[in-house]
Amino acid sequence: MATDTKTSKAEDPAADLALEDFLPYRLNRLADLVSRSFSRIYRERHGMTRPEWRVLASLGQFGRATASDIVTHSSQHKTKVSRAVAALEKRGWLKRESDENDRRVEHLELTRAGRGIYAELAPFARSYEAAVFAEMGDADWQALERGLSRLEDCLIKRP
Amino acid sequence: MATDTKTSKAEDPAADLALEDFLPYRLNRLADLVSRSFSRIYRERHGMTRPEWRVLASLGQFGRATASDIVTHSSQHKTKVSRAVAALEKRGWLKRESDENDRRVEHLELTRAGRGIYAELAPFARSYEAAVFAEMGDADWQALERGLSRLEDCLIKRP
DNA sequence: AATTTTTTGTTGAAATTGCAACTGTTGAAT
DNA sequence: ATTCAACAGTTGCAATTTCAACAAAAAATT
Repeated sequence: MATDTKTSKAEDPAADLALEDFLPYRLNRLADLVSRSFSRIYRERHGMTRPEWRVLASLGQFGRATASDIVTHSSQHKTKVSRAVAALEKRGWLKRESDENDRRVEHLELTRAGRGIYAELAPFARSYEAAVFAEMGDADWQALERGLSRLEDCLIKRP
Repeated sequence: MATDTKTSKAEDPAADLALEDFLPYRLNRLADLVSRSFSRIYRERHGMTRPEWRVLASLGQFGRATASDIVTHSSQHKTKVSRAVAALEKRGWLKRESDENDRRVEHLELTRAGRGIYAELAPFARSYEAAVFAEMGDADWQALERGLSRLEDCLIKRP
């Protein structure tokens, strides 16, 4: 890596931008690292994709929800949700029920098998977080929580 | 082991897992939000992709580097870097120079035009961060910095 | 020196994604 | 009541990403 050969900051006035310190890059990189490490669990055990995991987790959490609910709650594009729902249904982990009053809407629910998978995976999710927490230590974890929460608030208001 | 065999509601079995509080989900979501908002700048102004932006930023920062250097520095798969480099070269923003001693290696550098684009974009990157900082406030920003840094340290050790 | 292994970087093909267009349904406005 | 807009969800298609295989060159092994 070139340090200060011929291209110095004097010559290149735009260069106090270090990619490794840039917030969007850091967040993307961390999200990637964390995902890669956690997604192994549901991918290797059940060949699940991330969209599928999120739908499963949403339904595990809520019990019953529409695709739109899941779009909102899981922050995924509706096509992702649509395809993930179809995939989970195909495996018999999810069932649909048409709404009586509004025939556009389908209520989604995990089947018994689906709940089984969720019950299997959820503890891994918690223990994954517990491991990170243990590794980081309480103070740094709380700093992270605080920073992320505040950033979430800020970004929702001005996207 | 299991508490009881009823398996009635979805809240029963494993469900104090709230997706919205789960670290991998939060990081991915924030990374997405932040990226979406910042990437508009290079996407709309120059039709650039994120891999291309990262290569440009790496070269803007280092002046001269090999593709491998950029893979490491920008945390991107080598195929992404390879294609991003080809795209930037095609637009005349980047030039390659073969290494004399090792003919596998190519040293990459921005052209004058490429440096121009970088000089145009880098201030946006900084002002984007400044805006987030201003919105969050100093204390929360520092908490975020601390949390992210610590998490980076932890995740590199245990992937 | 000849072989094997590693490294650098590229490419083809399959899988994933995102956008826009679409169907079918409900609600609102005229 | 009829038209028009809005909404829930799906699908086709193009762009992107990923994976594995590849070529070429250098390093390591024999």
